[in-house]
Amino acid sequence: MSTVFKALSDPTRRQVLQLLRKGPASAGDLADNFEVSKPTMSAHFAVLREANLVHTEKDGKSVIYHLNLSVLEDALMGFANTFGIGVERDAQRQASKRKTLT
Amino acid sequence: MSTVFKALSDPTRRQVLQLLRKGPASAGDLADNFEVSKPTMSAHFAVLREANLVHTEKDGKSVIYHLNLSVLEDALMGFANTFGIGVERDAQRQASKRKTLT
DNA sequence: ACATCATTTCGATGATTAGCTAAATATCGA
DNA sequence: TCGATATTTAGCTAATCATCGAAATGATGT
Repeated sequence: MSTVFKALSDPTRRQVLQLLRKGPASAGDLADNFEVSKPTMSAHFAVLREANLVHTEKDGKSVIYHLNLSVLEDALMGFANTFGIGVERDAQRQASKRKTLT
Repeated sequence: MSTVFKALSDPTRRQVLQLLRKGPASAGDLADNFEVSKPTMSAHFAVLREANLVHTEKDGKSVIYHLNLSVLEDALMGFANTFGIGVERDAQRQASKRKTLT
């Protein structure tokens, strides 16, 4: 939980997640969207990985990053729900919501 | 936005918000729930204040902290919505949701 | 085997953070 | 005004963080 919010506290990392919303992308392609160095981006990726907000897959020379949307959803909504925020829609969403939590 | 997630990244601060869910409380009463020193708690309160997650009211010797639930909701749901997470319930919630964003 | 490309690790630096004790500020009641 | 109570500020330390350039790792193609 702390690791997720910590990961989300950096604008660069939030934007990486936004980019991944459109689909998986390589470390290099992601990095091209930012001004900072590749080592710095690699560190940001590591934070996102440790928070389980992304997972990776190796493809030749490249490393492809995928968004773990369910982890983001569980953390955000799980926390919101303890405040009575963020409402429920249907039984299916309910069920998936009860499963995991970092 | 960053300030909110930064504030939420600390377990102590998250728990302070949880305590405030039951209603306003003084700095001292809140601090009594934790092991850390009062100055440390005061610093945590300052972080929550700067994120606008709480506001204060002076009552005699005490400072009363109030939860700003709408700020928490707007930040959490606003961000979640950009991922298609966190569904809508009714028109009224919709309208209030469109207003602010940190 | 070698050169190249993609990514991560290493090692360093300056900034920020959480924590503490001690001191300052503010309010109240006697 | 004095003393007690509630909270914050000041000053410090140790740990973590974002950032960099340089070096290491891993995979591909020649």
